[in-house]
Amino acid sequence: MKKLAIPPNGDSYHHGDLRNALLQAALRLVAEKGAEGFSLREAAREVGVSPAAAYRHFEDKKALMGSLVVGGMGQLALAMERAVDGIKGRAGSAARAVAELAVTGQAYVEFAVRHPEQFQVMFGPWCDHLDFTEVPSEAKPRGRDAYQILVDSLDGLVRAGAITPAARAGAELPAWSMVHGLASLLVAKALPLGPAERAQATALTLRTLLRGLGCAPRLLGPAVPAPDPKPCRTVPCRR
Amino acid sequence: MKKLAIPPNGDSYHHGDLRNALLQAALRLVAEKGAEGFSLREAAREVGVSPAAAYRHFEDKKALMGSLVVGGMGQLALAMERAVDGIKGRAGSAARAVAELAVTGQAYVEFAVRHPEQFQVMFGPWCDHLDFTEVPSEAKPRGRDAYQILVDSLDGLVRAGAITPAARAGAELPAWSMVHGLASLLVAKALPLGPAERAQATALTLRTLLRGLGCAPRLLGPAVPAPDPKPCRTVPCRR
DNA sequence: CCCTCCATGTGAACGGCGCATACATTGCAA
DNA sequence: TTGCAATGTATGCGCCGTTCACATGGAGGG
Repeated sequence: MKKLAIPPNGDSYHHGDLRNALLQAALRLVAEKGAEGFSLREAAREVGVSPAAAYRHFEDKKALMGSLVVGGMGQLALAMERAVDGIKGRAGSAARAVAELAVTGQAYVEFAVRHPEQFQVMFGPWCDHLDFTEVPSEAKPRGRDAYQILVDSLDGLVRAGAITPAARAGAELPAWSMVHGLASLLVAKALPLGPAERAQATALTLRTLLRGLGCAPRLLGPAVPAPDPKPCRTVPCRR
Repeated sequence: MKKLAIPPNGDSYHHGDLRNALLQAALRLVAEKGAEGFSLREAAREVGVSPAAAYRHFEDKKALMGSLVVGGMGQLALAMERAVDGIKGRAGSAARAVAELAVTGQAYVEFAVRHPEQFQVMFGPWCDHLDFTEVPSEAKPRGRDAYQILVDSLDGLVRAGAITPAARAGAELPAWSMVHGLASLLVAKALPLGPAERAQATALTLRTLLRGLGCAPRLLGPAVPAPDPKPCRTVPCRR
């Protein structure tokens, strides 16, 4: 099976592209019913193949989920990259560098909210023991990964003079934490915000981050109004 | 069963405190083998009871996990409260208010790292459709919940003059996001940091947050060195 | 052109799981 | 004392992940 005239062969004994078909079905099922409810057997059923066939392409269920993680990471990076591509503004300018970090963060949050189950899989227990260095080369997405995009954005801020090299040191940590935290809380429904409030929250959060990195206030744009006063949904307490 | 002479009765037909025994066993099993690997039957086995007995105390497995979430939230709040209690410094002073936010955040991160599986359960898919307002009153932990502690800390910053009321507006969002994000990334092993680096990362992150809220630099204490230069573990990329 | 090999599929089976139902035991209260 | 509600047991259903022996059929060597 080097080449196939009709790769997803409909009715032959051999499927032709079962691995990808399973991944696609898994992606859809996870999105529909969550990672907990997903079953390998159902994915196989969906593809029209016996449950055992999956084991010709994945060592076990964990391996399939791992592939989902890798794929999701690629999609996330792609979304961020596209957001960067959409920016107007002279390359190298401080305003552009600030916008780059902002839209990158927005894309991160937006991706999480639009694909919550996938996002949970990507950072859930399935990737705990996942060694990305062992991912086969052809399965890896092309281009910069999400982390690299963040690193480049921060470097861009320094190059454009928006923040100092001293503030840059280790800035990946608060930056990534902030954006990932907001995304996680939204996905976990710990912050029950509607779309408009969510945009405000993201803007406010990124603004706080940039200010925390020492970015000049005039680069931050207009002040962001705080979303509604009751975004709590953590813990119950008696009385 | 209002009162029992020997509540965890060892050999009688009726257990006496099965609900709590199951929760305790579940907590241990989840901590040991992760939320994915946890099974109600195993918890029942552990307690020495038939699998169906659990259904006298929990509507289904999801309900049991929900109780675990509530319990975890209580423990988290307790850890934060204890951290606040351990602070020296005159109440109402700006330094004290800053320290309060800092130790609170550290406690949050520390809790997540020390109880990673429980933390994942607390903010994972199990609590997606969990309505905290319906938690029975006696199951709720006492005292302030985690979110309230954060709110109070931020209010304390304003009262002590460490940040302005304008900066305070909506500050829960970046604050909670940042701390929760760092905790999540550490738990997901997306940031492979050792204990020392972790402390540095937490300090650096909280420092950035406070600076982002407009806190005067002299209140932030000494500059925090950035942890090692390679804290990435997000996404693989080809070449 | 045929034949063989082996990647890829099937079918049946195992033990474990969540959950429902019917039955057993027991403490409490009338 | 007796009856009942609370609580635990026994059993069974269907689904799950995983394994293993076997079937199929396309590719490449003779």
